[in-house]
Amino acid sequence: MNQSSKANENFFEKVYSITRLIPQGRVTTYGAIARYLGSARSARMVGWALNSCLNQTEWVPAHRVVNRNGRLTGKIHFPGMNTMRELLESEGVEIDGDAVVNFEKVFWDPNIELR
DNA sequence: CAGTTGACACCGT
DNA sequence: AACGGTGCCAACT
Repeated sequence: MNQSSKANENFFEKVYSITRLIPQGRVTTYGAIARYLGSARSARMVGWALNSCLNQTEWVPAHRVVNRNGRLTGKIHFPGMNTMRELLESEGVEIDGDAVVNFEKVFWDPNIELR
C-alpha cells in the first residue's frame, strides 16, 4: 500500500482538488473531472477516488459529483440514503427523486471554469 | 504477481 | 427503449 501511496496521492489529490473547487450550488460529472485529468474515459477512476474520499480526513463535497445524467448514483455510499439529496438541496440544488433539476444549469465543468 | 472489481461513459445490437 | 459488451486505469483481494 505504501508503495503506491505516492502515485495514488497524486491522482486522488487532483480529484479532491477539483471536487473541492466545485462552487456551492453547482455539480459536475465524473466524465468532466476525468476529462480534466486527461482521461475522458477513466470516469471510473474518479468514482474510485471519491469512494476513497470517505477515507480522507478532510471533507470532500462528493455529493456535488454526479453521473452524466445528473443522477445521484453515489448516494448509496452516503450514511443515509437522503444525505446526498439533503446536502445538495441545502446548497440550493433542486433534486427530483434522485436526479438534479436543471442539471445543465447547475453543471460546473472544470474544463471550462478552470481553463 | 495476476485476476477481479468499480460512485462511469459510450457504442452496438 | 433496454440491454450488453468494451474501454479506461488504479485499487483491492
